[in-house]
Amino acid sequence: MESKKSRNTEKQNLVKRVLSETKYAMSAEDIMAAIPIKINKTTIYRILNRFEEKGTVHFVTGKNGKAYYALCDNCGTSHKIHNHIHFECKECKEVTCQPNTLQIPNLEGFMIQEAQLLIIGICNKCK
Amino acid sequence: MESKKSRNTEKQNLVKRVLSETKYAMSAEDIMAAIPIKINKTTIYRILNRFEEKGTVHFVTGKNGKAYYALCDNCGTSHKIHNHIHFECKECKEVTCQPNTLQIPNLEGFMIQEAQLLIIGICNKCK
DNA sequence: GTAACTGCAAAATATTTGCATCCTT
DNA sequence: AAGGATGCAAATATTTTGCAGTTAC
Repeated sequence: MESKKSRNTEKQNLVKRVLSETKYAMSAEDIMAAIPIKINKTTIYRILNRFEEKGTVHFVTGKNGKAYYALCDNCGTSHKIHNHIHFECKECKEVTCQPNTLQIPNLEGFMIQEAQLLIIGICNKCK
Repeated sequence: MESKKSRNTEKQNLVKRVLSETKYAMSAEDIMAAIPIKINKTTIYRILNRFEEKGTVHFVTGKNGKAYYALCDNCGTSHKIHNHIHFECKECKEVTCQPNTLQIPNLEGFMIQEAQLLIIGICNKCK
């Protein structure tokens, strides 16, 4: 259960930086494209997985099955249950974290650990 | 915009039947396994896509990116916005449509067309 | 007969794994 | 030097596409 200690590398810092500079949730591909130097895509995935385990980022799975990552700091939630709305635009494909939260009800007999609230439509920029 | 007329085939009926007989949302693989005769997986996907366009089924994308289909009749919604909760169990992997609905707020400037509300945890059977 | 449906093989997409190498601590 | 981080190639998994053959109406 003890987490291994992570190291301070340029590539991890770059991933964190592009995520902090971008206002929408990014796919691994988006992140790779936004980084000035070349980082192998396997590395991107491994960095994101590590970040997710540590609670630095969370991700929503889009309707298409692709994962979109966002810094947890950006949405002001530090715990696993991100009960804010994620909006996926059918036009520009952008996935954004919305300020609106939904109250997740108690499901009798179920243990709730995570939430992915995705709303799909046309965003304010494309409308 | 005019929808082409669909035909009455055994395989489409079988897919509809297993979906109606199963109380959880099924992946294409699940459906294939539940059907007594052999249906090609491409055919399953095409049937599901057609059903979705007609509004016969809806699907949720699980955390892993897999699509899980359920008959819209089962959840009592005929329109596109399925604002009921889908629960994905980390243990048994089952995805179920829950009776609880969440009120989706108006997002100023956004046009809402669909919703996928996914909650992840341990279901009542596995707990 | 025509258009919808199906099957098979192959392609496309997204993510993971194995293994060798490199680099932080 | 030990073990975390990275790169490359290959594997996995899910879904889609092209095309030829079949079937419902």
